[in-house]
Amino acid sequence: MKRLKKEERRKRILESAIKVFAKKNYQSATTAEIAKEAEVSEALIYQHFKSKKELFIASIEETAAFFINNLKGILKRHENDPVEGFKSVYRFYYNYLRSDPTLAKMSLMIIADADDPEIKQALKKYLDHAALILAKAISNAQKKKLLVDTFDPKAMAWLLVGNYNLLALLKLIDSLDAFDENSVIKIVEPFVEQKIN
Amino acid sequence: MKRLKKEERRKRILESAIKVFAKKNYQSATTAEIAKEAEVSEALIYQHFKSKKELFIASIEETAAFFINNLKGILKRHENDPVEGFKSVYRFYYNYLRSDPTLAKMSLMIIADADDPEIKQALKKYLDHAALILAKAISNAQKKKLLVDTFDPKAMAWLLVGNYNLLALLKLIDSLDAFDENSVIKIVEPFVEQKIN
DNA sequence: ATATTATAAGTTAGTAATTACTTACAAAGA
DNA sequence: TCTTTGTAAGTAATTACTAACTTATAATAT
Repeated sequence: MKRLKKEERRKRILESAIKVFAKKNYQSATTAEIAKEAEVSEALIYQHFKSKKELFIASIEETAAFFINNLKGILKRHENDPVEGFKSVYRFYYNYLRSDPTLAKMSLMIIADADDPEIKQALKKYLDHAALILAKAISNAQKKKLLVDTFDPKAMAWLLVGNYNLLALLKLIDSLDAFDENSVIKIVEPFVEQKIN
Repeated sequence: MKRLKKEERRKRILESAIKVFAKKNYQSATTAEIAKEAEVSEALIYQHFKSKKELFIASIEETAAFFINNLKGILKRHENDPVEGFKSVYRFYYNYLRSDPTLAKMSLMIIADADDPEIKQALKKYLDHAALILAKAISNAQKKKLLVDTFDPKAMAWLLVGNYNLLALLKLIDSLDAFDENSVIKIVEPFVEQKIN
């Protein structure tokens, strides 16, 4: 059996946990299954995470970081064409979902365990952060006259968050295939494409 | 102990089950807790539903029926002003969520257990049905020139489904209070309010 | 280089608690 | 009275977590 350094093993366990938590949900996922996925003993998990819940919270944060970083990156890359930026984020989600739905499904799973205050807090932090980044981008675009100013930035930001979530939901019920990359953009297109007067 | 006729007792147990399933999720909710909420013995549940899963599926169908019926009713009442109809559905969701979030939270909870084929099937049926009703209403509105025809009815229908879901999510993370009844409409308003050329 | 040792990384084999579901029995009311 | 509606008390299976251990590897001494 190959031995790994602490940090490297922790990372591997975390990756396996996310896979399992995304497939099942927090309650249904067992520490035994996570251990099997990570090809280690169950006991080893508890040398890296003090409880199943701590492991789940770490999984949420890992998932959040992935999406937040991508969101920031894509918007930055389209700073002088923000409408294209929003559509690009949408395309990124769409393509990510088709290639590997793990993290997007993980986002959906978190919701079901938000009755736990710590989990709810982690979820809220993630969503609020995403909405804040989007609201700032919208507000900036309006200042630069690249987007009509009839939109309320905060409301539009949440609309976009809701839309990204919707794509994950469509994937979950196998209805995403009914949209191709162009037609899926149609969901947001009429919203962001309004011409400046 | 008051005795009830079979159908009445079944209904009461179902109502209690929905409350518990909405608070926790399918896995976290225990049959013991459902029995306590319904003020009956655990064994009695099994004389009405052959398993916890069957009870959960019945809960999904009850929840779906509530929202589908309201959706149909509201759209019907605004047949000659469909844009007002869509906004009205939105307002209904908003006010329902503020007065009693049980069923909306139940909708979110179902998502987490969609790895089970039967549960996934029930969820898909519900969402597809809602999207179909909306798509028809959009299509009709376009025919009557009451809505711009640049929108793809199916895409817009899913956008609305996603939006209703978003409201439930906002409620879950205590962020719905940041919106009042008028400002929450802003989320969809720019989308449906486009003037006909 | 090689043997020795210390420690970091890992496992085995449990346990106590929880929980979906059943069986065998009780009593209300038509 | 006898059928319908209900309960008490259990059971087998599952599962998060732990205690007590083994062993690979890296550091050190020879």
